Amino acid sequence: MASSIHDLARHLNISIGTVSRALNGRADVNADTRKRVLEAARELNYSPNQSGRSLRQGATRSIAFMLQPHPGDQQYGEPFFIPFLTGLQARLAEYDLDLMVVMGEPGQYQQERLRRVVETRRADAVVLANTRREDDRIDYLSKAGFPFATLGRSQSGGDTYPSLDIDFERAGDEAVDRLVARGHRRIAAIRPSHDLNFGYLFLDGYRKALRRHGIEVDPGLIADGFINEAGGYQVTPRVMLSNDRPTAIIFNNDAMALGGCKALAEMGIRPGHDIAVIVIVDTPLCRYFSPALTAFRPSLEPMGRRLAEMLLASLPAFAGEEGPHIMHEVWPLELIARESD
Amino acid sequence: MASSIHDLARHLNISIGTVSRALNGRADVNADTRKRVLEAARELNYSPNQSGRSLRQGATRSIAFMLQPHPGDQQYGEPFFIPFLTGLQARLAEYDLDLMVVMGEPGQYQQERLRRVVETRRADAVVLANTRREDDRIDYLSKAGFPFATLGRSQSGGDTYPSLDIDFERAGDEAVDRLVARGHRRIAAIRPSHDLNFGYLFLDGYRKALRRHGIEVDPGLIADGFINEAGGYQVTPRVMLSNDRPTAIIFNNDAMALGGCKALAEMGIRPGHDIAVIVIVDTPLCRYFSPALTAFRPSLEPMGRRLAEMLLASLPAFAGEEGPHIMHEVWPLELIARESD
DNA sequence: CGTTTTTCCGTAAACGTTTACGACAACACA
DNA sequence: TGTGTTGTCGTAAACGTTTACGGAAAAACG
Repeated sequence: MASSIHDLARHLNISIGTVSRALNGRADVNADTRKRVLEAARELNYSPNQSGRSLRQGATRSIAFMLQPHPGDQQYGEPFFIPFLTGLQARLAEYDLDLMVVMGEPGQYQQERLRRVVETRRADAVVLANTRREDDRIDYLSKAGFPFATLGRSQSGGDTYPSLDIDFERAGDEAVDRLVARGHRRIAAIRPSHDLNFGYLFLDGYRKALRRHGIEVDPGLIADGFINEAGGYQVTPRVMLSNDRPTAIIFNNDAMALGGCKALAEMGIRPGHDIAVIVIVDTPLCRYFSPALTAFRPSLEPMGRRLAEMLLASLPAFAGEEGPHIMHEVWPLELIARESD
Repeated sequence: MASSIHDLARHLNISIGTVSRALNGRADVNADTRKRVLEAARELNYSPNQSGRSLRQGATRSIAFMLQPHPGDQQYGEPFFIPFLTGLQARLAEYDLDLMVVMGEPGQYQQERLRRVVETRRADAVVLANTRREDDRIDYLSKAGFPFATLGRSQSGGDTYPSLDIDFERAGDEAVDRLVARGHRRIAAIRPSHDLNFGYLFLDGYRKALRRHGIEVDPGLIADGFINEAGGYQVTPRVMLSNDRPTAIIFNNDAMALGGCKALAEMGIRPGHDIAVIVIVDTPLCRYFSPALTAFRPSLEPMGRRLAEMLLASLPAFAGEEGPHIMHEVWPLELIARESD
């Protein structure tokens, strides 16, 4: 079962060097011997031992995906990440690369896990998610010169790594556009705290659209909260306290929207009737909620595949003929109109 | 940055053997030299190279989690697996083990991915999910003598591997119990096809409970379908065609229940009013659906941790003092009573 | 003081690959 | 025939560890 390159060599009475070259498609091996080697490999059920390969080549052929949980989040952004992970894994598999998933507790612990991966060279590169505006993981990786790519932008690290993000700014902008077109002028925005970068991007788009429509930005209509249901539940009433109540709310997270709707229900306010609700980013939860929530949806699986490509293109060892180059892409979201706005 | 054991040895002017023994806590090394080695290791920022270690020890210190998608399922059982994966990963991390996630396309392809992991020795053991009644992955792994554990039981492979499962039989039983207590006698059961083992277990419990209550099992009230929303949508009407319509339906999957409810809605039948609906297994979707679906909920994160423990205990290399032993556990579900029954 | 035991360390092999280098034969060419 | 070229292969080192083995010095013992 555990046949090595030595077994093949002994079996064929040739040297291990020739066997290796034959298997790796090198030019300097006779066509006939190559055929014999490949036959023997099939016969003896040979597969190269990855540990031996990794050691010699200095590359593990595996990529680590680091999932940093939001503070207070038990669910790791579920179900946002599964389709992304699916796409990422699919593309990596095409390059014969494995995917390592590293989670870890919220906060500091993730840094330790990251260091471990980097220092013990358990992976050739790292994919980061849940990027913060200032992200110490990015600082660490840039400083260490370890290859990585991010799902989400950050202000850390400069232009040294590939990144792929959703266009939260445009989604915030379009959400306001849509609401204004439907007659709303008092539009609230609820977003996550904790320096998550997309919260800033969303708010930029929100503000820009308001100004374009000549609507003054009212700080009393903007609130930050924990990025989970409890956070939405807790923070939504704050925005409704204004004596000039908003007629619409844009939630920058699905879980927060769910919690917010619960709070609204307790206040006797019905989304879709008494108030308009739009969610950025859509998940299956939005669809099955009652009323079904109008939401902006990203293409997560293609994004996963794309980020894998971008990361690979930035790795000298995997890139095509052209040298390594850093790319940044921002993908649009699609509006899924439902009942809540 | 990439300091090796040789660097330490050179720096301290001792041999690499001694350095290695010092780092690994061997007894035959002077207390003073050990201290000097550990200091130098910190100073030179040394971490052992995992590839070197793997090669020498014949163990990669990583476990592969194989997620076999259901046929026609784009979502990999989302969001069922995230909490399980979280628990699994957490416990493995405590043992300094990495988690590799392998997905692959539905069907045959998964076998290839599995062979690759096993033959190239990319992982020390494998965790299987979505077990079939007859599971060729289990057959393959047993025959190959490769260590593994499963989430879910199977008829394949005998008693040679640890397994952890939810008590679907009891959940089916209790669901019937609850419905009968509420006056129902015509109770339908909708479960996934494709040989998924839990569908059989569920039906066993369903039948047992019916018989206990003196209710004849009506084959016209049992239907199999694809394990997704479309499957539930397609198959539910079949059960409603009976001239003696059921007054309750137990769905053996959340997505199928969602699709089933859509079909019911189109027939003008309201869950929670005109018909009782119970779901096995609960996901967040059940909670936010309208009406909120009564469902049985497993403890997925603790289950992930537990299965990691069971797997590790069966591995000679990681077990405590006692030898390897195979365990099987079946965990109960908790009924979450909501509005649909 | 001689012998045995203990303590500590260095040497070298091994894990399974890949690859730089050189050797040798066959062949081509002048 | 001598020289250069090409094709094919073997040798051996290297990647970074761990560990069996033996040896030297120190300690213990008679």
